[in-house]
Amino acid sequence: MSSDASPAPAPVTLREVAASAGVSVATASKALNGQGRMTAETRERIRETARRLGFRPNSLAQSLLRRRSFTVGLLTNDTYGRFSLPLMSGVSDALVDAGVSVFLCNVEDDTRLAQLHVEAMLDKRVDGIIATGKRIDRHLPVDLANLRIPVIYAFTQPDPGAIAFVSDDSGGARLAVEHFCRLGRKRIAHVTGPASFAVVHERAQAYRDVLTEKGLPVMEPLLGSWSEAWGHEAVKKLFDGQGKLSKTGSEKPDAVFCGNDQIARGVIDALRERGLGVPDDVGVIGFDNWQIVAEATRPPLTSVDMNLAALGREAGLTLLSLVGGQPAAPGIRKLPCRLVVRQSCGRPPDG
Amino acid sequence: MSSDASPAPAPVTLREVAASAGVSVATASKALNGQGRMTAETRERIRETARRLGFRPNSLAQSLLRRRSFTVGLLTNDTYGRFSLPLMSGVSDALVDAGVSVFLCNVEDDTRLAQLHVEAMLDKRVDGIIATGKRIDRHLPVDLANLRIPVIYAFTQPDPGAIAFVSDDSGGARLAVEHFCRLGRKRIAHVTGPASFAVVHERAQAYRDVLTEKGLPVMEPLLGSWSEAWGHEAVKKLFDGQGKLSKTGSEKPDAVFCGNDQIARGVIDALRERGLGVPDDVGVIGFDNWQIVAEATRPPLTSVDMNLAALGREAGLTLLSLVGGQPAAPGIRKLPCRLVVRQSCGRPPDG
DNA sequence: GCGATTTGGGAAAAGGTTTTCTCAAAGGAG
DNA sequence: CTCCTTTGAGAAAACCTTTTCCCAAATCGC
Repeated sequence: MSSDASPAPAPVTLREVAASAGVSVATASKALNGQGRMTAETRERIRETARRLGFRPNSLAQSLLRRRSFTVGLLTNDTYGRFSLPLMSGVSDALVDAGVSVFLCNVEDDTRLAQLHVEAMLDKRVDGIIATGKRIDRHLPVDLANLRIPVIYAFTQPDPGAIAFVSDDSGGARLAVEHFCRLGRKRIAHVTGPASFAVVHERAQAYRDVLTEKGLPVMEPLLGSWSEAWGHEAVKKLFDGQGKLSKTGSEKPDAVFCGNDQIARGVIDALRERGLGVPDDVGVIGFDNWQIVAEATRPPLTSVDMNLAALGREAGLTLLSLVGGQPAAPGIRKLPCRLVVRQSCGRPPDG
Repeated sequence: MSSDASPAPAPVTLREVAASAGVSVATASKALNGQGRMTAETRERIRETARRLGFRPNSLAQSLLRRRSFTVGLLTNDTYGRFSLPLMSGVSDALVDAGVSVFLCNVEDDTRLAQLHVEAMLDKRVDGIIATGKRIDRHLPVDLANLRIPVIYAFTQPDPGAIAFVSDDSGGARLAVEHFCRLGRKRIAHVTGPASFAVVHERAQAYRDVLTEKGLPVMEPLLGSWSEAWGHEAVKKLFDGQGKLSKTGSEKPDAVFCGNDQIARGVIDALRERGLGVPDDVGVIGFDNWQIVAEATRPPLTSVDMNLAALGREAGLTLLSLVGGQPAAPGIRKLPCRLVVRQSCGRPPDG
């Protein structure tokens, strides 16, 4: 802790810099911004003075004049934050270097609260808004169309004609299932969340597609909830019932692709409880790559990562270019997922 | 989605309102703010005009004049966000009704980044800063002393002479251990995190104090890591070794107070694996009340909640009153925890 | 009916910066 | 030595709102 005990350094204005350097504020401004014409000597003298006085321009004054506040709003309804947080920090990281700060607006599912936040942001003249949520297929509880400032949607349902970034869930699912195929797994099951989620269907379709392409048997995806408990229960259904596949003996799955990491955790625990080894007997892959869960699972869980931080960065940068006047085509951009391989899926045959 | 397709409503200024109402801007301003003297009729006419035009004052201009931006900065290094998020939303909720917006600044443990954020906030004339972290006993990587604006510390190590809010970990631990006592548990163990954390010692001391007060045997707390794996291992130590207590037969613990919910989860799983019933044979209480873990545990985990959202609200309100010029005594304020009773600790004898 | 007070409302400064104009001095061409 | 161009720097407007001060008209007291 450096405690020079300087009590309260008064903010120094451009006027004071100018006075101290013996020039007008106009000249001082131009000197510091590299504008206008003056002797190199004058310019340097002013700069030195500013440095000495610790001058920092007042952003409010600048913003007022430039009609640009170097500020954006981040709207989210993901209270728990599992998805929002990496996304938020991606946005923030992308913007901080451009000198842009981020207003955090947690709106829950409360329309009044959301309206309040949006109005506060508009009053504060944010340059743009990023809307983000906990589900790709649900709107935030507020209308952001026709807002006179650019809006980017990230990991939430966009308005028609808007620009949105979402994860490529279909691609993510392919990653997982194809990985199982490469490892030589033949009977791959899919245990996932409730039918009310769009991603459930998207991933299930990708699952079916890959298996069909590879000529492997397709088992009907098991829909349930996003919980460990459902993972347990699903194992019962998969391994207790009469085999879903027609062949002899080996009718039970040798791999389970799960809709999220909690389900996967439940599946792995349930498998262990009935004496099945993971990954030797059954491989398991999760979704979300929720690190703290994936790493606590034994064995550590291979999982599909949606790259939410990258998604946030992309959204931030796009908003920035929109604010800067660059045009951008509306539409939904899907960003690729990546597979984080740990130990629950088995090793490739070749090592 | 209401799409009135109004293309881009231009922001309307006070000047336009005044012109439209046939008065000067001075009068218009006074009419809208309830200042000055004028006929009720004039005032109402101006207000009506403002309403009709959808006038909203430009915050930047107001801030410039009032030297108050109605904006605060929230600094955090809790990337993962388990602790930060409830805290952040508490802060935000407390402030949004006062029209104050919150800049989110994720600084990781990067001094450069932190400096960058702090300077951006100062340039933007935030009214104050709330510093928060993932550990009570560690500083953020930046010096916030002598900043000319008020700073409040919440759930992070404060500078000397500052105002800070932290959870009362000692009280939280008492809550848990006393609850066990009330339930008639006699041999209560404590499994917790690494010695490098201040809270580990604080809670352990409270644990010892309560047991001593009640005349129950004190077992030396088991320090390890904050992980499920350590919970497993600790059960081995507690239940395999020769009894730590001198009495006959019943030397094994009948209750385990855990330093966090992940440890508790590991403990419960390990107990089940060795055929011990929770809560019948052994009661378990966790710490943090990390809902998603506590509820996924079987049986659902009783846990100490640090009330972080309330802590955030308190911090936000205090900062507000500081900004408003109210004096406040420096020092660390400990806010009480609460025990969230689920099913892992057993029921009171009286039902 | 005249001076003193109240009333209703406007002019202008302030807040801090940027940018456009303007202008005097200096330099160059002839 | 005069005219034109360049150079260096300042004055002022603009951004939008709030607040202080001021003034004219109306009201009041007598």
